[in-house]
Amino acid sequence: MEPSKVPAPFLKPYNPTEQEPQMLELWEKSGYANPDVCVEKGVTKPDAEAYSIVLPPPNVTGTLHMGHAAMLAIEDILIRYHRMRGYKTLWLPGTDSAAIATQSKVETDIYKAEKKTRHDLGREELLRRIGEFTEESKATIINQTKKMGSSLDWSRYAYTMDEKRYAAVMEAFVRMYEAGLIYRGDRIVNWDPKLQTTVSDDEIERVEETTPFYYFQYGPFVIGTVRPETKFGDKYLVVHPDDARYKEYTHGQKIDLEWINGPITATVIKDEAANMEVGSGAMTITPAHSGIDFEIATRHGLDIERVIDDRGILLPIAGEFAGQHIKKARPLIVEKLKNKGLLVKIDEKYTNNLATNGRGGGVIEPQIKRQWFIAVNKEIAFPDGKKMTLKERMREAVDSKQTEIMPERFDKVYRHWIDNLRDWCISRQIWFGHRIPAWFKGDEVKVSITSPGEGWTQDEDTLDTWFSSGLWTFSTLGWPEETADLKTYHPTAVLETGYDILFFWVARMILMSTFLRGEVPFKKVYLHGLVRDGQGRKMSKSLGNIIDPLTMVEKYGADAARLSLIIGASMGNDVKLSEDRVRGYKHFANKIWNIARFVLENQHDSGAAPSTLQSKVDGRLIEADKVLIVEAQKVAEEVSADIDKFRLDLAADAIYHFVWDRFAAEIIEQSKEILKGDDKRASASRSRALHEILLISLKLLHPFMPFVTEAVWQQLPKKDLPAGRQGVDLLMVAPWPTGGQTG
RNA sequence: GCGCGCUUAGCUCAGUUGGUUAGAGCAUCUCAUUUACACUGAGAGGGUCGGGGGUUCGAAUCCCUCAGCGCGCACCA
Repeated sequence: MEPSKVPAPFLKPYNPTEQEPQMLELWEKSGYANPDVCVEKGVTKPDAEAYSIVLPPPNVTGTLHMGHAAMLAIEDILIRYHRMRGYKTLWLPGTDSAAIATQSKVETDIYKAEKKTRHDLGREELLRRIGEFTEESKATIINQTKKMGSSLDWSRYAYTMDEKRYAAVMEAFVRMYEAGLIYRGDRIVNWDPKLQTTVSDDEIERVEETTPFYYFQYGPFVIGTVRPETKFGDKYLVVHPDDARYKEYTHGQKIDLEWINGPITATVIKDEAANMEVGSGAMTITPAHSGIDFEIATRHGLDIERVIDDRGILLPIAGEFAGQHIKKARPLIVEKLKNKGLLVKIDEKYTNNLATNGRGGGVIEPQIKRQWFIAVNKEIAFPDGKKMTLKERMREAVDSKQTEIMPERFDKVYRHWIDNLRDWCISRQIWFGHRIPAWFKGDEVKVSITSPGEGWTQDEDTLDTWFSSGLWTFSTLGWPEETADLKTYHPTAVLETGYDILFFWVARMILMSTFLRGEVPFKKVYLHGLVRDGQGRKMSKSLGNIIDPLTMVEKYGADAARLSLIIGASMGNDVKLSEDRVRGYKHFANKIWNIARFVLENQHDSGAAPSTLQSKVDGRLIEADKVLIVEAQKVAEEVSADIDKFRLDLAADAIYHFVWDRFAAEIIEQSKEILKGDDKRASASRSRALHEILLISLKLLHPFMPFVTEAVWQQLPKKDLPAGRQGVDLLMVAPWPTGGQTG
């Protein structure tokens, strides 16, 4: 064959850096990521079944990491596959404001540069600065997302703080309040003294610390504690009713004893919350700073006195220690008790799980606060007429298989979480976020989106960021308006995300969607693992083992980066990634390129390419070649079945082996003889067969490696563009080898 | 304390209702070839499938048990 028949770009090795931007431009110009355009151009039938995924929105102020890259690769594979199969396919992009994280980052930056706190700036100015910051940084994450080849419909882009989403959040709050699901109450909450806000139970991260465990003489009792600084107000001694050691004491009995700041009168309380196994079995309680103690106190109508203020400073009840920070006061208090002869012993090696704010905050101090809560155990009426509690509804969603969690083992984790779920504290004392639509005038409270009138002031607090995230599958589709998008694409087909946010997000979307829409937010939940380094360690700055997805894209191409995150990553398990693996898949991209080059160089009749339509085998092919095509179609079926089962790793592996070991190494090698041979019919037939196998391979590979396959496709002289289709001929919308929607 | 997961070649992992001689990639070694592609091809070595016990004609796969690693939740006076 004359070399001139081979298009110019094929004369060089595959160069992702050169090809990728061109492919991105082609895709973007085509508009095919938008399902409306696909229908308009005849790519998708107007009545085709919908397939939708809402992208878990990355933090606006963040940069793309390997976890994002894995998520984008998985979702893009599902999306491209379904688009090629003819579904009305929507992948909806967005970004998240990440309220606490963003505000604390901006506050820190401002303090470093100007030595000013948010109170120096005021609410309005701080929000303006945060707005500037998010505006600047959002371009970064959006650009990086595009570079991975993600075929997202940017015309539907949503941001958690944009006008429409803000309105949806307000609407949701009001509806839930009116249904009696949202209430305001004084309860023990997790208070972060550093960020000066409450945080939810799920946001708490336990950090193991070794700390002394002190035993003190408390009248006739010995009590144990790791927190002597809370003990000033302790005037109740709690033992288990069945504890034989204390049976001589009766419930309510008064005992005079010497304590930290002098003589006090303690009251004996018998309550089953006391654990006979721990320490001496006797404890004193601090109801204002402990959830369990608060419950005990409430149960018996005991006094509740605050000991520690919002910043962690001891209150006047601490006597001579008042005004000191709890951390500094602790050893001094122990010293004083020791001097008074009340220190019995110290167990130095006690392992304590310290509660901290997982979002970069401080050590949690339980405090009693008036906050907004969502009642999870209250029976209410759902839009579809069902009467049950939120907890029950969240269980029902998975029991009934309306939502299926994959891998299955996370189903149990989800149920376990629901069992332990308590009312969700949704108010936060930060400024950046959706402001609570509640208004106060004296003792009166009104909930409404706009001010009820003269003299009413709005609640200063904002909502937990997961409140708005919970609405995400439908707020992005136009809710509360009953839009066409909402009707077509909700419930979404799949929610694909990391297993680490199963509780934060997945469970809350189910909660919100079932209540506000009476339907589940997604039919399936697919949870992927964490991306770790080659040795299985978490990637972190301090270890210096971070593999940056964009560096990998620059060095080896986006296709290689994507494939390295898919092959070998079985469902729900962590992925171990090393640069060597990425490099290996770059070789594969080049292999594809060269296969195409060989096939094109050996086209006998470039004017009449084979039909290549699924299950129809070209009549001009000789028997041996028909067998080859059937074999390729079998691979297509296998790949499709694997994708349908969410076994993307197996699908990618199957097509990888077919293309390299079978197509390149065997079929093409054998073909060299045939093509050079004297049997014209055999040689023409083989030439057509190779072309057809190439087309099938490109299609099967495209969801996994969109760039190199599209680049090759664009060089092919003639493809199987279906009749009636307008616009650019892109592999992105070429028909899938096993056929349309119903398979 | 309750629950979940993992343990298969030097490394990373497949092996979905039990069924020939347990597979792949990377790495290692040997050979070939200037080729569609050296970002290549052919081949080799490498495994008592974590230990023990059981069910079965048959177990990497099912059951019991032990060990190591990892994770979640709860407790935390």
